Amino acid sequence: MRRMTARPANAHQAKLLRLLRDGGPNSRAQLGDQIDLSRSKLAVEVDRLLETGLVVADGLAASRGGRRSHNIRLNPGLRFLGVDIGATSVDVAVTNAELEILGHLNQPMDVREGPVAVFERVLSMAAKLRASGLAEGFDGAGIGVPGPVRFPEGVPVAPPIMPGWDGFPVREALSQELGCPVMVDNDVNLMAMGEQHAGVARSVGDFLCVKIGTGIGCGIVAGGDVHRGVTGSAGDIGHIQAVPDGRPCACGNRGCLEAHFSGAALARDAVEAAQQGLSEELASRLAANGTLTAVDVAAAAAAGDATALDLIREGGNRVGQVIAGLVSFFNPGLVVIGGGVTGLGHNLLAAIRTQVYRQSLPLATGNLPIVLGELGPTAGVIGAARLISDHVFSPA
Amino acid sequence: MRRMTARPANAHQAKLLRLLRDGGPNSRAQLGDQIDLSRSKLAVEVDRLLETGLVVADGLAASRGGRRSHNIRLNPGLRFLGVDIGATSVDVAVTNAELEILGHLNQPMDVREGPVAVFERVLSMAAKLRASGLAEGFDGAGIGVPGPVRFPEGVPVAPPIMPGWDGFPVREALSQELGCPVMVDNDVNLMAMGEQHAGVARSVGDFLCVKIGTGIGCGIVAGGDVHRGVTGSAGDIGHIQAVPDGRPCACGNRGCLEAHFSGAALARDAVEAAQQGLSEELASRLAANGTLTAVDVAAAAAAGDATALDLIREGGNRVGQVIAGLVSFFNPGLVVIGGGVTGLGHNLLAAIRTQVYRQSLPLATGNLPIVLGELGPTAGVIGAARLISDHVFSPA
DNA sequence: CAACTTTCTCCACTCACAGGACAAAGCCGC
DNA sequence: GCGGCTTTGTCCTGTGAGTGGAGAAAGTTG
Repeated sequence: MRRMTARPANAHQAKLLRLLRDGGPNSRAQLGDQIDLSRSKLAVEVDRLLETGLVVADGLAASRGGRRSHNIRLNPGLRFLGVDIGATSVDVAVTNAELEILGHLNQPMDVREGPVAVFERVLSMAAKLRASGLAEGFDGAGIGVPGPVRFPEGVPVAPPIMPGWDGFPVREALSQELGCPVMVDNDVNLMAMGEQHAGVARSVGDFLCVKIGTGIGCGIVAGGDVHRGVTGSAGDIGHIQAVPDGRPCACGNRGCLEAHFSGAALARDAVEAAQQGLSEELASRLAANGTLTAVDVAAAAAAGDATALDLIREGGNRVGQVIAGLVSFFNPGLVVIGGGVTGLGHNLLAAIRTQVYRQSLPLATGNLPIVLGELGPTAGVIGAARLISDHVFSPA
Repeated sequence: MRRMTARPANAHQAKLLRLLRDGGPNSRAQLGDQIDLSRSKLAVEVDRLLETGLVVADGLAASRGGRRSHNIRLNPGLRFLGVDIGATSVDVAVTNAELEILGHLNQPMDVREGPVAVFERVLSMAAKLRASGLAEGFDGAGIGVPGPVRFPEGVPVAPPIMPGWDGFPVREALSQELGCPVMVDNDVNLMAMGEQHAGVARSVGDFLCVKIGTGIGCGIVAGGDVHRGVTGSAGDIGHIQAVPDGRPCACGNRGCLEAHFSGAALARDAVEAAQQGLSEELASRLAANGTLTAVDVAAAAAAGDATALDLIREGGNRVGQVIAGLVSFFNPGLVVIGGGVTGLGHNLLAAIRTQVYRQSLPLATGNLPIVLGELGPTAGVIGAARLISDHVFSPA
């Protein structure tokens, strides 16, 4: 089970690996165009990478008018495990070295069951993926958890919605179990990395990635790198005050953004509205399922229900107001909206855009796209794979 | 007048120059301890720097139990010009290569006079400093302006309080006039760099520097570097909504932070209070001067005036509330408060602290100092000198 | 004055890297 | 099918960066 994956010996090799990861198979000549090295030096480093087995040469490419080139690609046998632990479900995916998803499992789960129970589940899901022939072993695993993480150690710290996880050595424990390198990060940061790698944020160096699910968080990418803050809690915008003297929040304060709009808050408001007889559409759905979720609200809105539309619009206004402040402060080049409530789609986006464009400075909003994430539920696991591949593809 | 200052030839030389700038004179041996180079290579690079004249060897240091070392120091004749253009005044200072202020002038001035008039003034102030024997010429100049700057080009963009400056080629124009390299940045960013270099933020990699003067801005340092945003407007927090449906702001919106608390807003509120007969202290000062400023409010508060104290406290609450949001979002390791209103001192700080510690997450505030800037009015010019020295002390 | 420290210089050796020459392997036109 | 031409990849040599050790220079201490 334990695999001793080789690591690049120097920065050149690391850069070559990342070029191959992000650009796919390439010839030596093409690689030479993308890296600041002479062809001779490049050939030496490629040969060394071939020796380690991290990359392989498979066959000849079609001619482009001259001698045919040898295709160099990352070892197609490399496998990364991407794990995205949410508040109410967990995603586990296997990718190849180019971070393409080969297999993906999703299970409902309550993070409050605690780390031991959750990881038992995660490991069995990983085992199932392995058993289906997708992987013999893993060369690295990235883990996302819904709370702040002391990043260098890979340990959750004081996570509000994850009692029992505080200080649990996630990185160390999983590294033991899986027999491979493991990196841990906040789930929102991973979503941002996912969209940066393969989604709407490709080639954007400074952007915000707002994830609205059970709670609300924001991934911050500055200068191409994730900003995690000094204690790993950067981007925790759920408890910014959105409404003075507003609704009480689980954190003890009042008027927190998360108390006014999030998957949980939206469901609560929808149930209230249904019970007050404000919406037949919502009431009938409540009667049918015994409960309501953001999906029900989205469906009701799509069916033209005015109350559902109001809920979405008001929530979007709240979030938009907070994002407007963050845009003024951070001046990003892009804002990505993702998470469970993206099903609310265009109505939500319109409300957010209205607020941001109205309240932030023209200079900051002049050329600022505000868009939905492109990867949906796979953003987290792709980001997780990206996180660990960045680690594995760096000099030991 | 034109001086062709040499530039370091490589990254090693640049690092050596910065070590000498930040750590003062040093022997070759001491430098060797701080840089990752063998002594032989180090000696080569130091010799080359000596040849260029950027550094000089002056005399022998006291023995530490063996052969006495040669003191290596930055050329004591190097001179940087630091310029901090505020809304209502301008600071010009001359520093040596170690960024120590050798001379400092301050003049009241209205930035709305436009770039031509302002730079005429700045150049005459610089000439006066030169004439007093502090400098023969300048090896670089850093300029701070109270608005967003397209940093690579050194051009102000869409500055709200600086009509006439939009697109003015500050960097190019001043570089021509002064005959030396020039860098331009937002004044708040320079204040942050000043406090980072020589003030309370030494050795802090992630911090916020809130400047409350005529307006309100925030310098953002992430990973040791200033974050300027994609259009150079990052940190422009004056127009974040602090009060829903609050006071009308010059920007067209309502409830902006700046409309509720800033040097200008505080003066306005104090005049109102005096006219309404709420405070005899303020009324008498108003009668005496015909107007009130933040200094009057500070004095009144110091004299025990309840109304003045209330104004400060309420303003601090507003600012604190916004900062609380930024702290949750950015998770800094330090918050510095500076600018013209720092005269309000402890009362202001106490109000800000209360809000931040109450509203932000414990994890983000647990070990978060919120302090006044240490450098006062010199932070800007020191930051300006630091900016240009970083540029001059980097490979050409 | 001998023994020990610290600082600085000199020299030989290694290694990274560039760049050109050249071979291999394809295309195309005649 | 046979030269030109193009592209790809390899080989070889020269250059300069950098290390590490030997040793000289210049101190202190007993």
